[in-house]
Amino acid sequence: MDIQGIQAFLSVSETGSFSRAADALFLTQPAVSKRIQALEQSLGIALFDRIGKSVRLTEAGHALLPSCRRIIDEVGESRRIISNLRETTSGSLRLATSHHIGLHRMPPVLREFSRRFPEVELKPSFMDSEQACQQILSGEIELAIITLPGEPDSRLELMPVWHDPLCIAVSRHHELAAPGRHSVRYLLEYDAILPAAGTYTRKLIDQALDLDDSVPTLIETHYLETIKAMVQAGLGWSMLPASMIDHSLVVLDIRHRSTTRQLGTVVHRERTKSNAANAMIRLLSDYADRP
Amino acid sequence: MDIQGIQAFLSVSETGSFSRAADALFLTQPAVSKRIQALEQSLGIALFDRIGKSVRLTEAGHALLPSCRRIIDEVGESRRIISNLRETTSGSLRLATSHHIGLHRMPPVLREFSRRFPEVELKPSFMDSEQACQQILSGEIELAIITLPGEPDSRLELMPVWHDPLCIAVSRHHELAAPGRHSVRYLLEYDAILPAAGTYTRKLIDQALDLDDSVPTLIETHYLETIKAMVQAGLGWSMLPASMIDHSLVVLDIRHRSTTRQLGTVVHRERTKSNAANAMIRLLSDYADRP
DNA sequence: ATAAACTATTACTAATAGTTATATGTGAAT
DNA sequence: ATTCACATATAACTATTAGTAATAGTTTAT
Repeated sequence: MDIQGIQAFLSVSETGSFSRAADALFLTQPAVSKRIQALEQSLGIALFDRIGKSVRLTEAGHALLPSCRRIIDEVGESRRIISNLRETTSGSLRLATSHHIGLHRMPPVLREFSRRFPEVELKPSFMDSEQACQQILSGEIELAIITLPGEPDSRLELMPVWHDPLCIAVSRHHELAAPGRHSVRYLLEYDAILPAAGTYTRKLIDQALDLDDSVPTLIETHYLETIKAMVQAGLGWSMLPASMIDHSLVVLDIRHRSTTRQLGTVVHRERTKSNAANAMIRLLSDYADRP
Repeated sequence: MDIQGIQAFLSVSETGSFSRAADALFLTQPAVSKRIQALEQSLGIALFDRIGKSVRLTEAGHALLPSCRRIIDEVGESRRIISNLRETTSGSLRLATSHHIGLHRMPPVLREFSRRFPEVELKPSFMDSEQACQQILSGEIELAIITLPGEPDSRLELMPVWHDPLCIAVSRHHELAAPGRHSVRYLLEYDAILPAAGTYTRKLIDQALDLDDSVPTLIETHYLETIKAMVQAGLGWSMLPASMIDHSLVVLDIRHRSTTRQLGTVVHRERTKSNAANAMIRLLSDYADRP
């Protein structure tokens, strides 16, 4: 029982003739005969009686007609679903965001996105950038908006959106805040409060300052907000996004390698992007920094 | 978009693996790969992302899943319809009956039939036997229960059910009723009241009595009931089924050729008989005369 | 690093669907 | 009755397709 056979069956039953059905299907008449024969054989029952010139449904043919019509209708429905999919943005979008980005960058984007694409059900979840990349690779999540890895897996596709320069900061009351002590040499004599080892941001910091394991690190945490609070409390120095610096903190003017984090989107290179994901990526590029 | 492709699609989406789908479908894995590729190509869109070892539905695949499930369900439904058809007798049965048979023979048969097969919608219609044969040939009617034709069309399939002997009858008050006048010779001197020319019964009578056009025929009609009433009124002689003779009539003991009508079923030899028609034929054979 | 597990690809074969040409049968008109 | 027009079935052939076995290329886990 195949769809072509069913189409022939319907066409013959509608036109009442094999030849007219053949015309309608852009086939020759013997082809229609064979399709019907194949269908009848696969069902083990005759669908038409060929009496003289007239072709009539048998009892079985009559009984099958509605069901076959439903099948063909449903095939049409499938085609319609696909072509709708091409032009509408709907469905659900699983995306991951780092806490920092979710807090400082995404709110206006998400607001605008759901205004423009109200049919998309957003399913954001918060996690470390590293974990997000893992979930992108495994396919659990379609889109990540995170700190971009320095050496990304080749299966990942990155798009930078924001530049996030980091700077060395201490509390105004910290000894390092005093003038004349702005040098890496001095820095290493004090406790540091840094992102956890293994995080992309931490790797960037390590490279920028040529740090090794010997740095006395008071606290490691995944949350920059927490780090900032610690630094404000005068517990040590850290490297924080410039955007997080406020009057309670002093930026140390130490010459060091580039410390600009790239924040942006990550998707799996081989995964088919949903319309929703593409729409989000496009929207984010509107929000991108112009360097 | 063909059913085998859809089956492969569902199977892969259920098992989450091309190989396991292949096992389930009793195919090799490359066959499943090809079916999916063919389906994707025919729709112009990818249904699965093959990321590493894991296979996941794309947005399109996800959107199509319910529709494809309905298609396969409906195919199963079709199969079920056919197998039900094999064992149940239902639907409708268009049958034709002559007036005489409908009046004198069918009532108990129809009563029994609808008792045994309440699901069958009987659609009886009354017409001349000759007309009924035409409609059987053209396919408008599936089954006829009529006076069987003497020289049937080769495309018809006849089954005698009842023997209906005819006898020459006159009113008790008719001159022919007097003793000593029981001979064809005398008969032809009186008006006859006979079935219309061209009817099977009339042909039988003509043959039995060697009649030709010269017979003075007072009235021709299609209804034996009418003929009987005319004969009772003394308007002439006729040939009537023995079963219609009552005390008001006298049977003339004239030696003549066999005048037994065969009453029975007629169907089209090449037409697929519905279960209902078969059931009716079988039931009628229970009512058949044992000769 | 290596093995195991999985999908894609290739080359080949078998099965199938289509075509053209022809046969067969019906119904209608002469 | 004969013939013509029309409709479906069949046969022979071709092109296409679906399947298989073998193998390559990845990814995951040990």
